[in-house]
Order: sequence, then structure tokens, then C-alpha cells
Amino acid sequence: MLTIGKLGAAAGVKVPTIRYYEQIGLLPDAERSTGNQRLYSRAVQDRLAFIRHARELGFPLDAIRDLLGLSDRPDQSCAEVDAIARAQLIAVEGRIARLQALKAELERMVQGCTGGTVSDCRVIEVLTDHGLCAVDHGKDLPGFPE
Amino acid sequence: MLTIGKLGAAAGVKVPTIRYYEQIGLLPDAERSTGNQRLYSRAVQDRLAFIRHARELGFPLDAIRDLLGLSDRPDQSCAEVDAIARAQLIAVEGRIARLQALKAELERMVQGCTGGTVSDCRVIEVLTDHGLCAVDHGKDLPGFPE
DNA sequence: CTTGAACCTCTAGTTGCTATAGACATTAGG
DNA sequence: CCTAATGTCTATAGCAACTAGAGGTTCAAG
Repeated sequence: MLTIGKLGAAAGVKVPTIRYYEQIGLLPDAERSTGNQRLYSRAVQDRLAFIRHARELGFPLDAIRDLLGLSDRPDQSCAEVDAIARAQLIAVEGRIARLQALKAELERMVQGCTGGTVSDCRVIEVLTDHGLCAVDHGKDLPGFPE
Repeated sequence: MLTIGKLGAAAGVKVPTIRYYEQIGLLPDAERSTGNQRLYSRAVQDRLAFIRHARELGFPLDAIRDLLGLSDRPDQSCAEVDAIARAQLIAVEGRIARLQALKAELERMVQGCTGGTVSDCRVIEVLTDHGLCAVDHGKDLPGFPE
């Protein structure tokens, strides 16, 4: 049995994050020592590694919750698992596309800067007047997560 | 003078967002009508358009605050403006690189899925065992903003 | 003059943690 | 065995950048 600190070190997850995962029900309520400290089995360590790995791949916690639920039922079809992974792939592709548009626009801005004063700064100019934008980074304001 | 609703419609920003920008000091405290409703001049409309455009390009609000401050001093060198824009470009490039690694890994996962049961699902398998990962999406857990 | 849309303030929620405070538990060294 | 240094406990608040809701006022049209 591992203490929370050892578990965190083993899985590469910070201690408060583990407690947070327990709080939101991603990890089961931990067993406790006589002194009320959390103790973890190997099974929980595996579960946490799974969570961390999925987080590294950008899956939101809700999706991870679903994936964990599905992985506990090995006999079911993996269609749902596949759907979650595909959704994540599509989300990632969307973010890449959007960031590439931003990158192009930022490059244009920065390259246009001749090092003069603010009054003739290309960067300010473009930000002031959207019409100077080549790319249509359009109406989609929201900060896309990840 | 525009009401908040008209301003929002004109700039493509939601009404609560405008109030939020006022609250955090990105927009000046609005003038008020006799009935205590906010009224906006053309100058504020321009400022809001600037903010929105910078947000579309992924600049964080803090950077936008700086950019606005700089654009109010047209005689200064634009070096700082340039630095902010370059920092944003580098941040965007970093996010693209990371997302492309994720995309590659997700594609591998999804392509490996043969449509069987969860017990032989490639997606679950890869998530369970990081060693099966081709790409090193490594230690960088944090959700990179935007 | 009444209705309904738009406005007001204030609070709380979102995501995925991270940080802080103040108190108990454990462990290593002397 | 005692002490000091970690490690752990709970609970709360904070981050970005908004969004949503409650409950109340004001405005413009018919």
C-alpha cells in the first residue's frame, strides 16, 4: 500500500490532484491508515496512470470517467470507446486548424513590424482594424480548451 | 451613444462579457443614462473591437491590457508591442506542436481499433499502458490554454 | 397604459487543477 | 526516547475568461 505522496510520485501526479480526483469521483474513496492517511493499492495506481495518460492526450475528465466505466466492462463492444477517442481526435484537429490560422495571422503581423513607433506599428494597426486580416479567424471567439 | 446591447451586437461581443471587461478594467466605467443604463461612445466601440480582435488571435487578457496601454502612447517604440505579439506567436506554435503529437497518437489509437469488445480495444490498451505509445507526449500535463 | 424586451446588480458555476492555512502523523537522526 | 523535519489531513479560495441565473428596473412600441 502506498501513501498519497508515493502514489503521486509513482504516477507523476501531484498530491492535491489525487485528492481532487477522489473528490470528483474519478478515484474511489481511499482506504485509510489508523492515522487517517490515505492508502492506495496497486489497482488504484493503475487507474491513476490511466487517467494521467488520458489527460496527456487531452481527454476531458468527463470523457475519462466514461472511458474508465467502459474499461470496467470488458465484454461490451468497444464502439463507445472508439466514439470517445474519435471525438477527441476531431476536437484536436479542430484546434490545430484554428491555431494554424492564428499562427499565419500572427506571423503576418510580426513580419510587418518595421521597428518604428507605436503609431505606425503593424501589430496595433491590424488589431485595430480587423479588415486588415488576411485569414478569417472569424466569429469563433471562445478559448478552445486544452 | 450606444446601449450595451447595441454595442455588443456591433462588436460581436456578448453583453455580460462587456460588463465583465468593465469590471476587470479593460473597458472604462461606462457613462450612464438617467435610468442608470450604460452608454457607450464610438471610442469605446473601437476599443472593444480591438479587444475582441486580439482575443480572436488568442492573446490573453493581460497581454491585451498591455497592448491597449501601448497603443495609447503612439510615440513610443513598438518594440514592446512586437515582443507581445512574438510571445503569442511562440505560444501558438508550441500549442500546435503539442496538439500534432496528440493527434498522431490518437490516430494510431483509433486506427488500431478493430471493432471488437472492450477487452481487446486498442484505445483502452494504449491508455492503460503508456509504453505502447509511439509519440512521447511526455511529462507536460498542463492543459495549455486557448 | 400596458406589455415585453432590454437593462440593472449580484452571486455562483464552468474546467482542472493549484495554493494557502492551520492542525495531526510519521519517520529519521541524535 | 525525543525532537525536528517531512508528510499528510481538512477546508477554503483562487486562476482564466467568461456564462448563467435570480430578482428587480427601465425603456420603447402599440
